[in-house]
Amino acid sequence: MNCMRIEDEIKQPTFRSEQHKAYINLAFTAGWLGQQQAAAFKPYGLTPPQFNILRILRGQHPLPATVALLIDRMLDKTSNASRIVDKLEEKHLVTRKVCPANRRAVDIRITEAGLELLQRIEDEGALTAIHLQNLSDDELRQLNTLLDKIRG
Amino acid sequence: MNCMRIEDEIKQPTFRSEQHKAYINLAFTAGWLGQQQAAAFKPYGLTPPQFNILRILRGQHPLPATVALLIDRMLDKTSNASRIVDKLEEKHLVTRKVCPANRRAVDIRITEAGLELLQRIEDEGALTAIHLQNLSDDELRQLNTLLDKIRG
DNA sequence: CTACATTTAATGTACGTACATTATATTTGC
DNA sequence: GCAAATATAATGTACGTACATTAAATGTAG
Repeated sequence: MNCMRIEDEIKQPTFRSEQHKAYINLAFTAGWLGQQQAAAFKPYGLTPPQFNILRILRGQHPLPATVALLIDRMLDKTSNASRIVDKLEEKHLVTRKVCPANRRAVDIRITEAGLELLQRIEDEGALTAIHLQNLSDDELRQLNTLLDKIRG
Repeated sequence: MNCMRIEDEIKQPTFRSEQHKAYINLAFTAGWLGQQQAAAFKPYGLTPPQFNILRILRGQHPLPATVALLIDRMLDKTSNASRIVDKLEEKHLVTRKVCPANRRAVDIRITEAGLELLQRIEDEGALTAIHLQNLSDDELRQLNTLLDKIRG
């Protein structure tokens, strides 16, 4: 696929400013990447946030995580980790148990099935498809610098 | 506010690769911008997609737009324009009427109230807050080039 | 020890997106 | 002219996010 300029992607010939164009381009590209990611996980019955939480839980394994820890580690801090854990629990990829030491908290653990699923996803290379293959390391560093600066 | 590296934002000390870091950074930054945008429109009772559709309709005004045209122009092509128009219609910012020339289609028009709301949002400078103030024009061009290349 | 505040997770509601399906209207082929 | 294909929008369901509220456990001040 050839490089498609954002002007062509959204059928708008010109932009008010380079700022405006960059904003649209950023939103569009992020959406595009998100769709790539969703498509990559779909064969495994996972959504991107579910995958994200599974990976966090594997990082803790065999220790449990609480909902608060998940929220702290997740990309989207304000999202509702409880309900994403619900879905993973239905699929028997995680377990949920009241924490004995603090009965307000809930110990969440990845199951064997969860670990196997993550392994399978990685073995089959589902992730490599969503990486930014088109940029050199130098360009990737440039991009990271620019993005950090935007939020600066 | 100082420039906050993505490592610090999501409390992850290192990344597997520059690619991985750029991916996370892109998703995170886009989410951040989206939240800025949502907050900017909230005082006016609009969401970003609703604002987007209103602007498209103003562009057509006084001609009507169809749902198909809205989908074509919207950033997210697969989203459900019908239901966003529902919300705008409830707020009397647009009207919907079966197209006489093709009764499958629906003529959607922005109302006077809709035009006034857009004008007010722009007059009050709600948009300038969500622009990418921190980057020079040169950096913005760099960013656009990199983003186009990602989807390449 | 009790009352009040705080922590922690879950739930409710509104909104948006993705994908599939449905309901009409129109076009096309015979 | 009529049946089948297509176009157009709306609707249904599952999922996620944002924001507010609730419920229960724990901490704290008196």
